[in-house]
Parts: sequence; C-alpha cells; structure tokens
Amino acid sequence: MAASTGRRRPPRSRLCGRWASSMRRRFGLWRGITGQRATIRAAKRWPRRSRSSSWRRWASSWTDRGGRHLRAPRAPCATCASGDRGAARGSAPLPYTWRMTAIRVRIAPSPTGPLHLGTARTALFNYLFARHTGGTFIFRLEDTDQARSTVAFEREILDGLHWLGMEWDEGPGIGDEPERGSYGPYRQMQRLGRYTEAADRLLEQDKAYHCYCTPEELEAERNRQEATHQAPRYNGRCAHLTAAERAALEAEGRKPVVRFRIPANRTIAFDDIVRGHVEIDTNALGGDLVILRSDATPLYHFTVVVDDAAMAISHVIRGEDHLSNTPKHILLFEALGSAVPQFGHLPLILNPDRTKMSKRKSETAVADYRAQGFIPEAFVNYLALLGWSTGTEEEILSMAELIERFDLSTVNKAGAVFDRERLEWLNGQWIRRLTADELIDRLRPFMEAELAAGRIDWLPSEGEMRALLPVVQERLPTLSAVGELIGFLFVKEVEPEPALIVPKRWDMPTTVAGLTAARHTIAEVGRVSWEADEIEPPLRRLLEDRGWKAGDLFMAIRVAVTGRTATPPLFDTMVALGYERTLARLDRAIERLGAQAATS
RNA sequence: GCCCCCAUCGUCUAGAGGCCUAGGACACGACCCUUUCAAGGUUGAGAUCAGGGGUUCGAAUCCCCUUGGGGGCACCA
Repeated sequence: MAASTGRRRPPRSRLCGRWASSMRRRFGLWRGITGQRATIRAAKRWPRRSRSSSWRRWASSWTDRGGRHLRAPRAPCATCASGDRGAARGSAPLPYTWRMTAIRVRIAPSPTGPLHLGTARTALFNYLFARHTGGTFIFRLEDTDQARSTVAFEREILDGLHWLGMEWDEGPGIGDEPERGSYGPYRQMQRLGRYTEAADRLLEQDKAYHCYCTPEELEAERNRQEATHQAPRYNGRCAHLTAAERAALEAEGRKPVVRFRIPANRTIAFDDIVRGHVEIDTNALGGDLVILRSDATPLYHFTVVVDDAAMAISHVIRGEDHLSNTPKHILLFEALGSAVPQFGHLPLILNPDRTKMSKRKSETAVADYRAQGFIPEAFVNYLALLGWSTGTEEEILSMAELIERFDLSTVNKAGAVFDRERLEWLNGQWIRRLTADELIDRLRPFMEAELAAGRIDWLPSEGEMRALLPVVQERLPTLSAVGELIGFLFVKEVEPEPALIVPKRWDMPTTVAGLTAARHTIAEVGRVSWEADEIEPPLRRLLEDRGWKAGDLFMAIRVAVTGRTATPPLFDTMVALGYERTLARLDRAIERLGAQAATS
C-alpha cells in the first residue's frame, strides 16, 4: 500500500463531488459512500491530477521535513488542490493558519490601459477555477493610480472580459447595478478609508512607522548601493526615531510616508499551488515597505492585501511576476491578523524572445484581436491552453468543457510564448463550428467595416450572406478575412490587370478566345438556369472541344469575374455574382484584353 | 548586485522510475482530393529530453552541481 501512495486515487473531497462523479462516469470507477477505494484497474488512465508533481512535492515535504514521520498526507482536492491540508499536516507546524473556507477568487485589474492578454488569461484561470469548484469569482478595480486610470479603460476591461464569456458574482458591471456583492465597494478609490484605517492599526501596534526620507534621499541611497554592487534596500534610517526627532523633521515641513516593518532573518514559506514549496528570506525583501504615500494614498502591495483580506479571498491566482512579492503579502496578512490565502502563481505569457509579454514587442490588447476577427470561443480556448493542458489529446474545448476539466495544480511552471499562428488555427476551427445564424451575425460588423473603409460599395443582404456561407465558412481564418474573400461581389467594378487574367500557360490571344467562348457558353446556360451545377458541364464540354485545360480556362474566368486568383469555388461565385454582372465582367475583361493587345 | 522561479521538437505541450525507438497539436515539406484558395486525408522531416555528475538492475522522470532563460527587488500596478 505504501508503495502506491503516489498513484492512489485521491480520496473524495467534499469540494469535488462534481469532479468525482465526472471521473466515475468517464472511467467507470465506482466508490461506495464509505469512501473505500475502488480496485485500481487502469492506473495509466487515471486523471493526471492524482499524480501531480506539485502535490507529490507537498507530500514528500510533509513526510521528510523536520525528520518527523507524518502520516501519509491526505490528497488535496483532486481538482482544486484545496483539500483539508490542515488535517493532513498532522503535528507539523503550520506556517500560517489554514482555514476551510469557501472558495473566493478575484481578478483585480487596473484601468490604466486596454485589457491586456495576460490579465485576460489570469482572469480566465481564476474564472475556471471558481466555476470548477463552485466558488465565487470576484471583480475588483484597482484604480488608485489616479494619474493613469480612466473610465474608458475601465469600460474596455469590463467589456473585454464579458466578450470572452466571463461573468463575475461580485463587483461592478453586473446587470444594470453599479455593483453587486456584500464585500464592496469593489473600487479601491471608494475604499481609501479602509487603507488608512488599516495603516493606523499597524502604526498603533508599531508594526509600521513614519518615514521622513525624501524621494531624493532614497534615490541617492539607491544609487550608492548600486555603485557598490549591493542590493537596493531601505536602510531603516527612520525605523526608530524618537518623538523629538520626528517633531524636528515635521518642522522642516517633511511629509512622512508609512513604512511597514519587514522582520529580519525570517524565512517565509508557502506552498504555491502551481509551484510547490517556496521559501524566501525576509532579508531579501528590500527593507521596510512603503504602504502609504506622503499624500496618504495607499500603495499596491498594501491595497491588495487589505482588500483580499476584507473580501475573504481564499486563493490568490495571479502572474508569476508576483511570486517574489508574496512574502511581503504574507507578512502583511499576518500583521493585519487575517487568514493567509493560498497562492497560485501562473507562468508568464512571453514575447517571441521569451521575455515577459509587452506591447512593445507583441500585440497585447484583447480588443485588437477582437477587431481582427478572432472569436471569443477560440480566444478562450487558446488562452486556457497557454500553460495548461487537459493531459489528453483534446485541443478544442468550449468554456463549459474547460470548466469541467480545469485543474490549477496541473498548470505548467514555465513561461509560454504566445503563438499567433496557433490562435488563428483554433479560430478557424471555431468559426467552422458556428451555426449559420451566429456566423452571419458576427460577420456583419466586419462587412460594415469594409463598407466604411470603402473597400466595398454596398452591404450584402442577409439572404446573400446566407447563400454564401457554405463556401465562406471554411475559408475564414478570422472574421476580418471576409472582405478579402467575398468583397468583389459587392463592388461595382473589378479591374484586374490584363496580365493577371492571362493564365500562366496561355498567351493573350488564347485568353481572349477562351473568355469569348466561355462567355457564349455561360450566356446560353444562364438564360435557362443560373445554377452552379448547370454552368459547369457545358464549360467542361467546351474544354474538351478545344483541348484546353480546366485550370487555365477557369483561372482566366475567375480573374476576369472576381479580380482575384484565389476565390471561393468559381461556379458558386458566379451564381452569387448574378447572371448579368458575370457577363458584364467577362465582356469588360475581353474588351480590356483586346485593348491591351492592340497597343502592344 | 541580491533573491526567487523555470528548462522535452521552431512554438504550445504529453510524460509521474520500465509502457519512450519520447506521443499529440500549430507551423513546415511531400502526396491524395481538386477549377484557384481553403478544408480534409495520408505521410515526412523535426527533441543525443540544456550540460555534467550521482541514486537505481533501469532515469526525460529522483538528488546535486553547472549553464542558460525569466521574474522581482519603487512614494507603479
């Protein structure tokens, strides 16, 4: 039994009834309500979660550390990694209080720019985690950077997340209400009082102090440290001022900031859901931390903690760029007397050069992708698969399927380069899965954009679009490609270069002869019936009579009629164009070729 | 400089000590289908699992070191 610890199917957790039943359905395993383990028949087919490395790392740390033998740890919840770890630790010292609380996660963007890809992905992982576990997903606006925050960005972020298909249970932007939820307000600018109040509490307990150093002095100190190759760190000059010293500095007209005392020589340890055990020495934290500016407005590290505590956030799921900041947060949670949430640090999305994705080097605004005709189904699917996979060979997954399969603890640790080609492929896959009505609806704004840009002369009717759909749907990598694909149908004239009309293996006289003959044939059939199936056979007969190759004649017609060398199937295209307009374009092409021949 | 994290095809990934001669997908090549473009099908090339040491009968997998990459260290978020 001991040997199979790592492979054992994790015991059922009360949080994961849904997971357990879905696994039972999928693998036909059954376990009675007594919790007895089913016979293991196909260990290989078990969900990976039961063998996740981070979980194993926890397990080994529990058994090995401190030279103590702990009883075999109970598995964290198979899917949410949030089982009753308190119990599992047995007699091991707890680094902080673990409480079995409701799962509450949040996305806390700052409205200082357009919705960033990375924010969208972090939001998605939080959302999937919340929905998978039946937890609460919260939206909080971190708008304390008043210089850069705007309502336009705020709108864009809200819209962007909604567009991707995420709704939250608490926060602004739900229905018509200004905000919903009983932990509000959800805008930090409306919570300012709480930060100063919290800071006062820390001040009172001497966990924080006033610091009178000016930005210039700090800057000078940093430069000095840099010059001597030391780590930048606050030297604690104001850490122990006497009342008299403070009064003197105040008299100079100095406005103090509030600094939080970072204890020296302490190791902060936490079990990150995606990374496993992490330990960081407090001496590496850069010294005492400013939590309130001299104008009394709070700083990020302080607001997150105060708010996460106040909002009873149970799991902080965020980008890896915050990993090194986590000890500061843990210290603040402790100082504030709050329960420390669990952390899960997601790998970063990378530029092609493997640096953290930035707008300088990559397209980062979700709105831009939307404008380029990516659809949310594909975007969400792609984002979810950046740094995570189901462990199976499934690639195309709807939001509902992602929610069902998502598992935070199997998220990858290494950063992932954003691959636009793969996104485009997924987008094409999802476009093909759209119903006709959906696709027509979604294409409409893109056709309107074509019109506005003057690339087409009028809008197709709903009926025209519907008729075109079968040949269009599988040819669209993005919605915005629609103009390129069928725009020629909605312009008055196409004027292809005569040289383009002449197929590679033909010369100009042959082309004129070919088009003329084809024009007659098409005119004949069209008088009787104007359908793709009717047009093709007589043209094929013509080819046979003249000994021409289909590719040549059809290409000449294609270019004459559409102005392009790549189009949807020719006969469908001509039908969509209409009898008269097809003939008119053929005539015009013949005429222009003739004129060209005469001048050369 | 200090601290932390990471390392499997070009890219996203599977992998949990023997199912690995390392699987899938994107991209790329060829072929089939074909009036072009797509889509689809078949197929190919592409990874000495960053390198080196251990542990083991056996290591992509566990341990150590090295190297490389990334992130963090603000009166930004």
